[in-house]
Amino acid sequence: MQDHLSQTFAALADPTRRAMLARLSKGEANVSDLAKPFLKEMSLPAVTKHLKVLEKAGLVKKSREAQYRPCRLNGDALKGAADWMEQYRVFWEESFDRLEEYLKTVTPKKTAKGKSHGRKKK
Amino acid sequence: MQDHLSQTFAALADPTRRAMLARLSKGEANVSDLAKPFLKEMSLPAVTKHLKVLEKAGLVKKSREAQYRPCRLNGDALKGAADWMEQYRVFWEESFDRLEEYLKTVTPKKTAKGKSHGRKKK
DNA sequence: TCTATACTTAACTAAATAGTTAAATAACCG
DNA sequence: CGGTTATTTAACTATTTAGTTAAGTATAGA
Repeated sequence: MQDHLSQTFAALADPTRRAMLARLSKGEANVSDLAKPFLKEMSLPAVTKHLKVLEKAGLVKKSREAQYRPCRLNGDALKGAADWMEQYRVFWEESFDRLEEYLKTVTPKKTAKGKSHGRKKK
Repeated sequence: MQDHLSQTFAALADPTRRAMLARLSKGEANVSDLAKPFLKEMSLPAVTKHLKVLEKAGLVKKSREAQYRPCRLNGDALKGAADWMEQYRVFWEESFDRLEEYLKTVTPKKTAKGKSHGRKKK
């Protein structure tokens, strides 16, 4: 998944990771703080792995403080993804224009049904 | 990957799929049109699969027109993701305030180095 | 009807993801 | 030093994802 943008979106495609970012948006937190809300659902190493995904995507920066690893959000890493989304904004904000446009071009299309497909066992 | 938001981000986490959306942002296109730029890198069924991921995420709507399947972008499906990102906007637009804040709290932290970790072969 | 075009599905495989448990490192603290 | 807390890593497994090829359906048109 080579490219940066894909890495960012992939990192965001998980509710646990998004929740961790939400927590970090309220301030720095170390690993066990971040893990606490999820320890009923998953182990600590699982949380470490999620954190690593966020780190590799640049979304989280980890530092060292004795045996703790304070983490903070790196908002800059979201900019690329936000910029990408931005170019599509017109496609969900066109509500009025779209309705207008739609009313001009009410061109219904046909429909059909399908049966079975594919191939037999090798 | 149950939730809608995760599904959206996961669908966006692939350059081929993003390129297909970019193409559709310029207008309706059928499957072979969409596939054309990728047929040197992958097969047509591979493209169909990518398209299905986009469809399941609601980002693309497919219709029927004789043997063709005209696809169009459904921008609305990006709104959820865009709204989610929006709440983090301050974290990449804070440049000035952040610098100001930073200059007030120059509190350097310690660092250290690590060796090997983990466990032996079972 | 026969054939070409458009697209999909099935069956399979390889690689990536997400989780696990056990063990290891690291730093503090009595 | 020895134990406790914080965190990571390794090794393993199961599931998902991304691709393949072969074969299927659907429609158009000579």
